Amino acid sequence: MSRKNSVNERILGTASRLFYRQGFHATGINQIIAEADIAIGSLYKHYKSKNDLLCHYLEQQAKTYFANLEVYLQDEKKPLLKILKLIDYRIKLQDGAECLGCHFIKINAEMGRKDKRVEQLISRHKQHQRDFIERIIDEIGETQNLSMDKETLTNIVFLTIEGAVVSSSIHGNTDDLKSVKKFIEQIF
Amino acid sequence: MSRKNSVNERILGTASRLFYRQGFHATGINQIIAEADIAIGSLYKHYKSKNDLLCHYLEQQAKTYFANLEVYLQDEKKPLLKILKLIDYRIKLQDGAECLGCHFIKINAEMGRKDKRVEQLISRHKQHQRDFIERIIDEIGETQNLSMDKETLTNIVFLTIEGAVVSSSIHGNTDDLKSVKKFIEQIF
DNA sequence: GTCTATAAGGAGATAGAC
DNA sequence: GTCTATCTCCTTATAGAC
Repeated sequence: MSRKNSVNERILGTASRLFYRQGFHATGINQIIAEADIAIGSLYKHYKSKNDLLCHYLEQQAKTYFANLEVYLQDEKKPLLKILKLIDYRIKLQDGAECLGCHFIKINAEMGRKDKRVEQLISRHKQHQRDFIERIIDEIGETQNLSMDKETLTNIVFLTIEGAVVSSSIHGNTDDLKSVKKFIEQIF
Repeated sequence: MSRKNSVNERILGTASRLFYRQGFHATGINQIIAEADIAIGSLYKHYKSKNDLLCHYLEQQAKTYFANLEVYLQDEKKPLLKILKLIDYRIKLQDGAECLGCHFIKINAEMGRKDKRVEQLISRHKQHQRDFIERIIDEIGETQNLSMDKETLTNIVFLTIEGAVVSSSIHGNTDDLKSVKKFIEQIF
């Protein structure tokens, strides 16, 4: 990461890239400081441990995810198209990331129940993603009849996307995300 | 793992448990040989590397998954009930594993594209799981009209289950798997 | 199969000088 | 902020004796 960025930006940017591409445990502190081109003392001034760095990485990913999503959807007024565009957003993210999947699902898979703070950051982000879908489905419900109860519909839209992102990371393509899009067009 | 079992059984059994509970990279060779109560020489006589052990772990998990599934479904003749019982099977697996999720999804998340052999074992197992669902949906299609085309239906059943298993591992419960069951009862 | 020794390197983290 | 040195421990893997 370029030296034009602040030290903290370089740490977080490099750590994010390496945690995502190599995994958390497979990424060493030494590699992070080498590629970020910072001193080890600087890292431990900003973060009190590697786990602490992991938490800030997750917090930043959550912020970025929703900030970019809002921009991506800002001109879309029709709720049904919003939900289809949400999937386009996930497709775009995967296409731009070698289909490596969701940051949070990856860390969850690697960390299990080892760290309460990490666990909470992940489950909170996933809840926010689900809430986001629920709000769009609320909007849809205001303009037309829903084919099933709102809660089930929300869960199924959320879960098919989750499954398709995981499948994307396994097979290295976005076919299943496109399949989900087709499915969602049919159930509304 | 008890010394009544063969050395190889003890290695694979212990490695499986530790890879699943702690993750692959967080589990050391030394911990495996200590808990399996075998010598390090024995491990490297059976497996040529830690990566090789990982592959045998995945192969064994794939076999066990389908063998136990066949037993679980053997007395069920009605195809629609088969698909609901498949979800019960996944619920039972998660309940018996502290809701840690799918072995293959976890290893995929941790390994990314680092090992071609691992990659292939994972994508093949996932394809088999999808094929299994497709065959049941074929059977359903013989007795009734399907609400949408077979391919989309297969994908959505597969992907909702995948998503629900991941969600199970994030939130530590099987609520979403139960929600998927409710959903599947509605679309057939 | 067991044991011990060892190679060769990496891990996370701390301390002190500049 | 930088640098280097260091601590303690762990990692995968190999070799040889029993």
